[in-house]
Amino acid sequence: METFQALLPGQSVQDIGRRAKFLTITLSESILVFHLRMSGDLRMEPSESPLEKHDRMVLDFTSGWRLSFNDTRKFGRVWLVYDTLAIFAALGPEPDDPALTPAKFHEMLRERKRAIKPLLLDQHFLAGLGNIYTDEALFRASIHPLQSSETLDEQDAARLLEAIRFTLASGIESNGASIDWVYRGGDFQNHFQVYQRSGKPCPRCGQPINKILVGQRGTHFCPNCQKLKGA
DNA sequence: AGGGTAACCCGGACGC
DNA sequence: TGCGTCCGGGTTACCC
Repeated sequence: METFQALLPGQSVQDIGRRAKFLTITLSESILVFHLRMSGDLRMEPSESPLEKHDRMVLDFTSGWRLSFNDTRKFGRVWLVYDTLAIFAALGPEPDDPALTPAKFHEMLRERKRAIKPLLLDQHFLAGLGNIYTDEALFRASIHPLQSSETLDEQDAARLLEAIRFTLASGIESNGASIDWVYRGGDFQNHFQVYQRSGKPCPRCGQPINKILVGQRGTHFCPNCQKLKGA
C-alpha cells in the first residue's frame, strides 16, 4: 500500500454538491470530486475512530473529524482540481432539470438512432442513470430496452421522462439500493419491479420477467408489457 | 454514428 | 474444505 499526504493547509469546506454521479466538496482554493462507482462509500467520523478495511483515502480536519473514502473494489475515483470544467464538460443534462421538457427530451431522442437502454446509460446523453434505474424506468414507461430512440413518439418520450424522474426520486427516497454488501442502509431493492427479478412474475401482468444482455449489461424487462413497437 | 469488446477491480456465488 | 471460474457495477479506449 502506497501512502502519501496531500496537505490542504488553511482550506475549509465551502460547499458540497453533486453533478451527475459526481460528488463535489468545494474547498477554499480547490475542489475535491468523488465518483463512488459501485462500491465507494464516504464516512464522516471522529479522527480517532479505527480505520476500516478498504479505506482508500482519509481527510483529517482540524475540528477533529475525519472524512474516509472507503472503496472495496477500487472502482471509485477522486480528483483534486481547481475547476470541474474538464470533468463535467461533456455531461448531458440532469434528469430533473426543468429546462428538460418532454418536448426537448423527445427532440434529443429523435436526434439519435440508438437502442434506448444504452442511450439512457450514456452520461453524455443524460446524466445520472445507472443500470438499475434504467431498467426500472423503462419498465415503468413500458418501453423495450432495445427500442431505437428515434422511433419513440412524443407520448413515449413524455412517459419515459416521467418514469426516469419517478424512479430516481423513489431511489433517493429509499436511500438507494443495498443489493451488494458494500451499500448501506438502502431500501430501494425492496421496490424493484424488474431488476434482478428474471423469471419472477411481472408486477403488472404476471408474465415472467426476462433477462437479456444489452451492451454487455444485464437487462431486465417484461416481454409482455415492454414490446418492441414498429418492428 | 453506432455497436461490440476489453479493461479496470475484487468479494461473493457457484461448480467441482 | 479448497480450489478455479464467473459475475457485475460505471466508464473509457479502441476497433470495425
